[in-house]
Amino acid sequence: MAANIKTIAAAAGVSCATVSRALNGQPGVGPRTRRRIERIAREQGYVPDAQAQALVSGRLPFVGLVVPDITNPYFPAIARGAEEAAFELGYSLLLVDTAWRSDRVFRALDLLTSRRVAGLLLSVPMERLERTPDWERLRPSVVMAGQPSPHGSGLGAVEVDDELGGRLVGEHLAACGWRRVGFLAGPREDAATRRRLAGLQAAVDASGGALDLVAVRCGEWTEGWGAEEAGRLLDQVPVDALFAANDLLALGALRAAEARGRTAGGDLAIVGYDDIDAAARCRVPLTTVAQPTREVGREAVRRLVARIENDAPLEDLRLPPNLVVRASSDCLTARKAI
Amino acid sequence: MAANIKTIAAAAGVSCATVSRALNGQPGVGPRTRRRIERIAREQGYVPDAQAQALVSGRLPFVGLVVPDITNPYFPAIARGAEEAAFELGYSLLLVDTAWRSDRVFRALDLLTSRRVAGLLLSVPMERLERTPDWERLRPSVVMAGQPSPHGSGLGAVEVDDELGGRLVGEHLAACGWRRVGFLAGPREDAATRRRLAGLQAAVDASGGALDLVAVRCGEWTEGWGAEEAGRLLDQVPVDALFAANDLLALGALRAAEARGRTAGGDLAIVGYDDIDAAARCRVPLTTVAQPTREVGREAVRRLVARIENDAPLEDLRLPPNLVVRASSDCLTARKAI
DNA sequence: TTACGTCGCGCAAACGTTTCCAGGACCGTG
DNA sequence: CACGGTCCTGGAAACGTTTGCGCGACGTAA
Repeated sequence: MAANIKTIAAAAGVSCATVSRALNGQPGVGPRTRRRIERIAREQGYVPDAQAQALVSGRLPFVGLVVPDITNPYFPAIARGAEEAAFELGYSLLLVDTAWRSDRVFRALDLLTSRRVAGLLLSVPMERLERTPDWERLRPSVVMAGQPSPHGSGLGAVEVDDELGGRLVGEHLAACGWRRVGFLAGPREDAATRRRLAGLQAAVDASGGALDLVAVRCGEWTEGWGAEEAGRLLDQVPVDALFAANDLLALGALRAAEARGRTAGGDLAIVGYDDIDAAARCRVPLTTVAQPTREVGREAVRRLVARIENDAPLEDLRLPPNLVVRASSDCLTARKAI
Repeated sequence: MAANIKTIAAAAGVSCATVSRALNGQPGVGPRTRRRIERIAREQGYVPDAQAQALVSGRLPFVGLVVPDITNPYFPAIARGAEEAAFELGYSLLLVDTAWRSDRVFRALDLLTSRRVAGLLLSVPMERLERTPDWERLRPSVVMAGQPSPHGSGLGAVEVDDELGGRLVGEHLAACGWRRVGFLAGPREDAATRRRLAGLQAAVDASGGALDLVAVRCGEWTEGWGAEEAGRLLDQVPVDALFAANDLLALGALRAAEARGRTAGGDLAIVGYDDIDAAARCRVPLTTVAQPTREVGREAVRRLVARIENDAPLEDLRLPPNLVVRASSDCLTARKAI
C-alpha cells in the first residue's frame, strides 16, 4: 500500500536508481521508460519520503523561528512574513515559543545540532543568557530576525533601525512644539531600550534647546509597570510629553495620565512604539512607530535560505521604521484652538 | 568532527549496537561499558541525528498547526497552548499559515503524506474546500483544533461550545433587561455563525418573550463590514441590543453606534465574541465571550500525540467558553441612575 | 568490419540509527 | 564435571532515498 520507490521499480520492471532519476527529472533515462515510471508513480499515489531524502541530502526543508512569546502581537507579524518567504522557497516553518525562558533558547538551538532543521531564525533578545552558545559552529545557519545580533557572535541580522525610530519621535515632538519629554522603557540592558533612547537623545541634541529630555525610567515592558511608573513620573516631574518605547507602556501611561486629569493630545503628548492593534483603538488613538515586521520575517528567511543553499555571504539588513501620527501627540488642533 | 554513533563505538571499542542501547537507557549493557560510553559521548558532544532516528521509527517528532492567519490574535493563543503541550511531550510545532487559501490547506496535508510530520492540527474552517481530502487515510493523525470537524470526515475535534456561548450572551442580555436584539455574523455557512446563532435563539426561546430576535445579518468577519451593516441595521430596525459573533464586528458596530449618537452600555447593548485584546481597551470596554483558546491548543496536541503513540481512541472534547461582562452591555449602572 | 562515443540502465554503497538474532562468557546446580 | 540459564555483546538487516561507477547496446565514422 505504501508506495515506495521500490514498488514502482518492481511495477515498471526497472531498478530503484532509474525510478529516482526519472522522478527527479535527471538525465540518463529513456523517454519511454520515463513516461512509464511517471504513470505508475501517479497510479500508486507515490509521495517521496522527505525523511529519507533528508538523510542523504543532510538537511530537512525546515527553518525554525524562535520567539519569546507568540501571544505578543509583534511576533505573529514576523512569523507571517517568515512563513510566506519559507513557503515560496519550499521550506516549512517551525515555531518555538521560549516563554521568555533562556533554557528554552538552548533547546531551540539543539534543533540545529540534531539536524532537525536546516536553519534557525532567532527573534528573542539575547542580551542576558546564562552561558554563551557556540556561535562559531552555529553561524552559517542562524540569523537574527528583528533583534540585534549578540555581541561578538558575528551572526547576521535583519533588524529595524531603532535609533532612527527614536529620532523620528523626537523630531516629531519638537516639530509639534512639545518641550519637556520623559522616556519610559523596559530593562536598561535591552538593545531596544538603549537604541530608541539614543535616537531620542540625538533629536534632543539637534533641536537646539527646543526639546529637553527631563526623565529616563527603565523597568519592564508591561502595561502595568508603564501605568505605575508613568504615574510616578507625572507626579514628580513636570513633563509635557512621554515617549514610551513600547505600545503597552504607552497604553499604561495613557491610563495614568487620564487618572490624573491630563489629556493625551491636549496638555500632554504620548507616543508609543510598535503600532500594535490596540494603539489605534484606544480611547485616544496613539501616535506610535510602526515596524516593518513582516518584511523583517520575510527578508530574514530569504537571507537564511540563500546562505544555507549557496552559502551566500550575509550582509546585515537594517529596515527603516515608520512614524504613525495619531491624536495622542498631534497638537495642531490644540494650536488652532488657541 | 561530527560525532556519530560509530565514532563513539570506535573510541569505546564496542559496536554501534551497544552504544545505541547504552545511550537509550535500554537493558543489556554492562554498567561499566555503559558509563564508559556515556562519558565518551559527552566528550565528543554527541547529539543523536533525529532524521536517522525518524527514518527507522517512521515518524519525526513534529506536529503541524495549520491556521488561516497567524496575525489574527485568536490563533497565536492556540499556537501558544499547542507549543506548550508539544514541548512537554517532546515534539516540535510546525506552523503553517494558509492565508485563507484552500490550496494551501492541501499543501499542508501533504506534510503528512510525505511523512514530514507525525500529526496535524487543523485550525482552519473546512466548510468550503473545492475538493474533499482523503479523510480515511488522514484520520489517525489529524485533529481539528478550535474548529468543528468537517461533515462526514469522522475527524476528532477539540472545540469550544459555540452554542453555549451564544446562549450565555442571550441569557445575559435578558437578565439585564434588554429586549430587542439584532445578530451580526460572518458567512452564513460558517459553523461559528450557525452555532452562536442557535445558542442565542435558544436563550430567546427560553426567555418567555422577554427577549426578541429582531434581525439576523450575515456577511464577513471584518470590522469594516461590521460597521457598515450595524449602521444599516440601526437605521432600519429599532433594536436595543446587538450581538456580534466576533469582536471585530462588535468594534465596528461600536463605531457605527457612536456615529449615530447611541451609547453602548447606555441606550444600547453591544456584545462581541472572542475577547481579543482590543475588546477590553476600546472606548467602551466590550462585553464578550472569552474562549479557552490556550486549552484548545494544549488539549488538541495531547490528544493527537496520544493517538499517534498509543493509538488511543479519540473522543471529541468540547470546552465551555466564558462570558466576560464589561461596560458595553451592563445596564445596572443605567438602572441605578433611573 | 572495427573502433569509439553515447546513451540507458543496474548494482551497490552511503546517510545514522534501531533492533532482531545469535554467540560467548560466566555462574550456579545437579 | 556436565548442563542449563542469565547476562553482555557483536553482526547484520532494515528504514527509503540518492548517486558514483560500470556495463552492455546501439549508432556512427573510419
